[in-house]
Amino acid sequence: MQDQAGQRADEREQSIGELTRAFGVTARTLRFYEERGLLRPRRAGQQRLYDRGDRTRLKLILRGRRLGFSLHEIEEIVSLYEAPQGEAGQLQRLLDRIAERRAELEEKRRDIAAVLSDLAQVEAGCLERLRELDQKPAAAERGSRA
Amino acid sequence: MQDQAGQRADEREQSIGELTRAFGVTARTLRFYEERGLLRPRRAGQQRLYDRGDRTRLKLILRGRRLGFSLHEIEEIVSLYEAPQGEAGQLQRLLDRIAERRAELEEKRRDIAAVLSDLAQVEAGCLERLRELDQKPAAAERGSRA
DNA sequence: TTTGCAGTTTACGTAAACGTAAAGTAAAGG
DNA sequence: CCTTTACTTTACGTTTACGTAAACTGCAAA
Repeated sequence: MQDQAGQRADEREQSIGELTRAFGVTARTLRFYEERGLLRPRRAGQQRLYDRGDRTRLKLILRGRRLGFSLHEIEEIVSLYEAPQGEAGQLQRLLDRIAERRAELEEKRRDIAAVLSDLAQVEAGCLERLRELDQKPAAAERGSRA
Repeated sequence: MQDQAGQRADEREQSIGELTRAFGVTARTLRFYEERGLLRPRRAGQQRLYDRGDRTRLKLILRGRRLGFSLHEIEEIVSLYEAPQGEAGQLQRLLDRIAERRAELEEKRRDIAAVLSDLAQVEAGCLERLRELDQKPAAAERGSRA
């Protein structure tokens, strides 16, 4: 699987249009993220060219977005991935921030578990109710209940 | 554990101020949710009184908010909990919507797992780097280790 | 050459989710 | 009676995360 330049597709740089189709976002969104400093695609003249690294970052951004983080928070989170240098104090502060983020994520995880559990209950109720309706062959639309 | 009215605290109706302290939201937020139809506290004259049901709803709302759902989506989700009636067609549509929500939640869960895993990697890198720094007693910084 | 597409910048517009200020009411305490 | 405290409504302001329109550029096909 090679593209017209003899490169693997995931090594190729892509135009903004390709990115929008690949990720389901608008070009406006990608330019906005760049304006915010979240993305820094290479330029070929005026055109933006997104490489694999840019796509990875975008994936991270969209992940954060789905989880309800603000772009500012996403910026912080993504920056964690790219700053594992520095002296001891820096590293310690980084570890602290990782711990905070982890705590948030675990709260979200508990929230998800709770909602899923609630939904499962509602679903069970629905199914049971459906079985009941199945028993009585449904006395038409209007006076269903005797 | 009884309050001044001889009722268990979680059966008591609470004022808006109590709610703000209990849930860490502002009164403005509670009134806004009411305006949006997400809450319907009882009234004693002008004052709002929130019962256990209202507090449960609020808990659900805040859960959805933490997960990044819009108030509109939260409205839909919460409405799922309170509509397990109706005839077969209704129930089927309800089940479909539950399935959709579940799919979203599971995507979020995967997102969380991915971010947690990434953070764990960064953390591991940090810790290793810290151990390295610990080995060389740090010529820089000068007063670092006793 | 012209048409048309894909991309660009600039800039104003907008929906969501509240914040915040203004002005009024109701009950409790000194 | 006055003040404080808690609450109320009304209404305009603010931030975030883009949408959308206008006007321009560069290249490729007709």
